[in-house]
Amino acid sequence: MAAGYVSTRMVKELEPGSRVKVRGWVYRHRDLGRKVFIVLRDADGILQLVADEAYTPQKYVEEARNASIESSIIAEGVTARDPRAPGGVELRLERLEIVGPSVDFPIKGGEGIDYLLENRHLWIRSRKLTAMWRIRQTAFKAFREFFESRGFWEVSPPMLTQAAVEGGATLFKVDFFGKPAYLTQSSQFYLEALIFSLERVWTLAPSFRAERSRTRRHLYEYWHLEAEEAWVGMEGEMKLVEELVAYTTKRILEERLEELSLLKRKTEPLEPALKTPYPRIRYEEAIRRLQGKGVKIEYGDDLGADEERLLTEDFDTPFFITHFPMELKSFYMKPDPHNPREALAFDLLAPEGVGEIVGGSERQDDYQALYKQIESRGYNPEDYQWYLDLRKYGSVPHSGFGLGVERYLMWVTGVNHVRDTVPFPRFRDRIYP
RNA sequence: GCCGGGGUAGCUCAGCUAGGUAGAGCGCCGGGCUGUUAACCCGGUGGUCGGGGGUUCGAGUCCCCUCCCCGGCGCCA
Repeated sequence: MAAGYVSTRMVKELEPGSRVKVRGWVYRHRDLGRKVFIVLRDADGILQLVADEAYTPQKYVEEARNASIESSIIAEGVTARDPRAPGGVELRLERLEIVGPSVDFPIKGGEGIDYLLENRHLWIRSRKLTAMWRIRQTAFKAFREFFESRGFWEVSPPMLTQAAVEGGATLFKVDFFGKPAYLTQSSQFYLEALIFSLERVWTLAPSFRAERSRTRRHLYEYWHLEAEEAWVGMEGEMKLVEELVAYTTKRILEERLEELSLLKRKTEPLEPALKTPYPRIRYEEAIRRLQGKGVKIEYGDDLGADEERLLTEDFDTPFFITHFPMELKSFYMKPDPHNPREALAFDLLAPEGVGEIVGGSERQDDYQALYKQIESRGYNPEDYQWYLDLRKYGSVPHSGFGLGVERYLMWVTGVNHVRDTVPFPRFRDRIYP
């Protein structure tokens, strides 16, 4: 643009007395009569604009008076340092134009969660949610950087699929030209198919679960970071997972301190997570620890949300739980050769009560064994034909994992609900907006 | 699917346990104000009490049915 617009962030770096043009939305509006204060919001932050009869033409003082909350405006003026302005710098207006008026913006502060969710399309303009989208983007970028540096190939598995990865989970059904099809709940099987050529693959894609979960950790549509690698066992996969989490967290601490502070997230609790390895405990030990805390639980019981929360009290970093009883885990996981009752499976739990953010395992790579594991769960091996084929033609030891992006962000940012880590959360029967 | 809480003004809520035909704060509108930080001060506007049925002289309030939302559990990432 010829004259050039300056972002609210850049304005603060200019010499006082600079004449600049800015544009954005009215975040706060305070009319004192012969003086009007506007706080302008743009993608980078906020800046106070002042219309004063002393230096602003009357016409533009009027315009400033009419620039109601969330109107989009273009303004021109001279920068000035002033300790009374938020951020210490303000723009003294010489011109102001309302581009798109906003009459009676529905969000004024003090609204309840239901109303805000009904107005999510407007609520996402808030500074806190904006900070979240910026942190989220940095996480996405760090995931790519990490896998790139480890020689992984990013691949694009389908979202429309024929069958479930795990028999129990509920799928969203769609009509595929008369044939039943489902929205994917995990790309794992497709990633497994791709390792036979690319060896190390990963993807970042939505997964869909039609389970009617009503908790702060569940979305019906969530972003799933999944990776799969040939020639790697459970231990190697856990190493990859902890390094991924440590790296991504480090990048967020490097680049998004301002946003974390806007979300009132203290960074100290995140510091320990930058160092690997993370602690590992076996399922068996988790049970013993819980019994030591007075929980009525025995070997063979699943770990519920309360149990996970209790275990996270013992650690100040994410930590692994490994070697779950086979019957608690999925059919495609490989039993431990030293103790076939237990699976070579791991969960990574985030501290501060957040709980499970990653689930992974070494996969069953033997055709006959996998066939039997499918049958013993009561599933039909015919439904898994192509998946079984992978073990028939050049099978290879391999492992993989899935990370719930929103749950990870929930921990890093300290928000207490996954819905606030994604712009338009799909949960609890809510589909609008 | 289960347990708990809740639908009263545009928003947040009080009123319900002792039935008598609706209230506050904020917003909004108008006026005032030359440094505001969710500005402040004065005045005004505002509701078929989620929907349906019942009891009653009379129901926001009691009873039954139903819809919706929130918090939690299970399931999982």
